[in-house]
Amino acid sequence: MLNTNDKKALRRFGQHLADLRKEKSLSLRDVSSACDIDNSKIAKIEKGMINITFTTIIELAAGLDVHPKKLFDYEE
Amino acid sequence: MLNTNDKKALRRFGQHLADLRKEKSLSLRDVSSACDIDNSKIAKIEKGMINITFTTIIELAAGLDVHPKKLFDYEE
DNA sequence: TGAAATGCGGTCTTATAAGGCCGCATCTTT
DNA sequence: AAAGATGCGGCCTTATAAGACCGCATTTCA
Repeated sequence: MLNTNDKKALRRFGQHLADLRKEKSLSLRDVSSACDIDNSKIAKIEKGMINITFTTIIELAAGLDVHPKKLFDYEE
Repeated sequence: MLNTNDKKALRRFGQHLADLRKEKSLSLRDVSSACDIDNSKIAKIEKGMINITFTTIIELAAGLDVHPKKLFDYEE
């Protein structure tokens, strides 16, 4: 199960993800259809509610049309 | 289940991970004790055998003493 | 103001990652 | 040659991500 730091890291990551999406003025459903991940799941990811896998990260990067490392390009 | 592209991406990531580890002349057991991930699991990750989660990626980065985005810093 | 779009949480099943341990074959070092 | 270190795969249980769908409260807009 996730400890406090993990939860914090997931929330931070999710926030960054939401920022990237909004920068591009995309809705959850836009990203969803661009990468075949259910929009409700993306919402959960942005809220840091799930500990996503490597492949989901890759898909998400594709859906946002950015390089995966961009998803980790934030402080802390 | 994983498709061919996912498997390829995991193998590529694992290879990069192994490269980073070897650059630092660390053994699997060295990294293992630095981040509390079993050495056999790290071996599997380097071989692309498992689809690791976000938290494992973060721990791994800590074990290798690099920023997480460095783990994604490779082509394709 | 009514309809569509959007964010987001819940639920269910199935697949699989995590976590931990064991042991062995191949180096490496003495 | 013997002892240690190292890479790596197998096995087990438990936790949880994935995947798919539903519905609703807001927000947006025609």
